[in-house]
Amino acid sequence: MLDRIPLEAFRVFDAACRYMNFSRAGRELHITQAAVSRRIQGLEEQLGTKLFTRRGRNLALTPEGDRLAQRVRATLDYLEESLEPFRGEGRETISIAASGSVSHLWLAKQLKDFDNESPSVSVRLLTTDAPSELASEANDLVILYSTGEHPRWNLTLLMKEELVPVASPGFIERHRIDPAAVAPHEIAGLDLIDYERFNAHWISFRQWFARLPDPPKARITPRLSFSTYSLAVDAALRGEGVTLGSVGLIADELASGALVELGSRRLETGYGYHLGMPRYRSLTPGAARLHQHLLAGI
Amino acid sequence: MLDRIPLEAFRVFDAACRYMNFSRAGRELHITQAAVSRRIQGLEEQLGTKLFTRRGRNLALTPEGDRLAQRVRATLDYLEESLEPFRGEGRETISIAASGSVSHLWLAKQLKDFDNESPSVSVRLLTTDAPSELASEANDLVILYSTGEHPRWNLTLLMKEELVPVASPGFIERHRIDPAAVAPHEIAGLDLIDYERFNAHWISFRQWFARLPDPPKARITPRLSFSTYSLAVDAALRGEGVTLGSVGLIADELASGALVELGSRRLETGYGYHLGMPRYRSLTPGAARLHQHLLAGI
DNA sequence: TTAGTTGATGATCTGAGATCATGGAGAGGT
DNA sequence: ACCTCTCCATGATCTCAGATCATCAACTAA
Repeated sequence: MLDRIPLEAFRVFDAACRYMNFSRAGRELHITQAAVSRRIQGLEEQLGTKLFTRRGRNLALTPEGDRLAQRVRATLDYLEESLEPFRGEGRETISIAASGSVSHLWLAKQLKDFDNESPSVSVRLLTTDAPSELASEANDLVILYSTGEHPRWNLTLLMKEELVPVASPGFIERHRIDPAAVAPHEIAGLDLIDYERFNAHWISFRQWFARLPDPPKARITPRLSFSTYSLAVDAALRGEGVTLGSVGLIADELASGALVELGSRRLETGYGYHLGMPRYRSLTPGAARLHQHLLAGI
Repeated sequence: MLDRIPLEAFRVFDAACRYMNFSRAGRELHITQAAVSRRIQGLEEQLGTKLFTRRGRNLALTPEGDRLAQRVRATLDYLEESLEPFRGEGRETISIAASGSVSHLWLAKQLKDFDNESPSVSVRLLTTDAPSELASEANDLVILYSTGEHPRWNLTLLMKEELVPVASPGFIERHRIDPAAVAPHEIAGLDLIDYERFNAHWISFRQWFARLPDPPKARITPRLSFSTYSLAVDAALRGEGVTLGSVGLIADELASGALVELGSRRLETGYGYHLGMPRYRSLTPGAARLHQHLLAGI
């Protein structure tokens, strides 16, 4: 049915509905009131129903007209939005979603570097721990905590997850700990800092100890627990205890000595942080550049 | 930006993308290949980017072109769909969602009557007990088991829920029951027929007895349980035991004597079946007629 | 090499859509 | 009640964005 209707008629109809005034609609569209009237009349003929009622100079939408108006408005909004990438200057906005931990501890710095390299691209970082928001296809790119497979995203490994207890030098000194030689059961007796597990696969201290070849017999009772992983890391940096370090996320802190590994047991979980690009659509130029930048930042 | 682009250009672009051939696109649209070429060229100029690459007679979409093509296709599909209500004959399809019980026991008969009165309207009845499907705004009308409030639907009470034990005359005779005088504890000792509670608010026998002023001490152990309420009613009609009758839903069966109330305790639950019309959009003419018909059928 | 098909383009055409002018219908002010 | 103003509808007429025509270049298939 649409093939027999000039699409411009919808634009005219939309303007007429917004103003409820053919003269003003015509002024917006730079055509005369008579042209608007003709267009509406033509549309009504094609559709076989009245879209407006007229009484003297008063216009009102019929119920059919009202419903169509809503959908036509939505259509034009959607199409207008589709043209955003073609706007002048080519300033492009990319959205990327990542969990709180990877956002705070790794991605924010990478984005800063990227911004310096690509000033014409805006990046919108969605920081969330909700799996559905993380993997939403509304994003141009995502960073997912995963084994590497996802039905809608092509994933490339950024960093494997390796978990190792870490503490600040100050904490280590206060507790007279030999970082290289400390045994798991000794670690279990220290002040442990845990974090919320938003994902059933996440591993916090109980799971970490359980997976050791020789798990300590004592019950694992962390003294502190934070709502986010990066808050837990912050607490460890302040010397408040031992947290589980994901080596890739705290690489800088380990390199600088602000955090020190305890013991020699790094647990590989089989998970990791993966950069995802959409499986069924192409990347915008800016998103492609960000994708490459993040891979290079490993 | 859209205001500077003739909307017909998108229709031409869409056809060109679907065929990847300007000549065939032109044949579909009843214009010449040259006209298609002009349109695409004009669109590319307006957008400031190439949408197709050309090599000899071979066309390919650029990444920008591909993305735009997907959205333009979606736009045209949506608009085409918006015109469905205006198709010839005016045969309108309404969708109404209701739970299994109200569908089978009340609504089906009402729809039959409606169909006789409004042969030009098709009704699609979605029978489901899933709350999210029931209240989905994809429906034109809904029947909800509710207290009467809903954020997205304007609800009108069809029938209050009053629950009373009922059995067939045959069952009553076989068990020498005085229907008017039978006490709750005596009812509790009969063969009870229960049903699945898909909604936490639903009341089956345990809840019914618990709400009596003098609940029987014995444990309520129904002998039969069915997956749907109407199956439970069918079993009671066959004389297999006592079920809880929602008076409004089995009005015909009570009136005809096919089911008989046991005892004098009708429990008003505070819930009821409500006819819902959308809060934020208008009804189609056919849906408005069905709405009126169902209210009249109380 | 030839034939066929497709896209691009200069020159030219054309009719859907526009304007102009006017009349009817209401609303608001006096 | 009358006048003024604004808006929509419409007959008559105009017009230019979009169409066609004709031709050329570039490729593919036989």
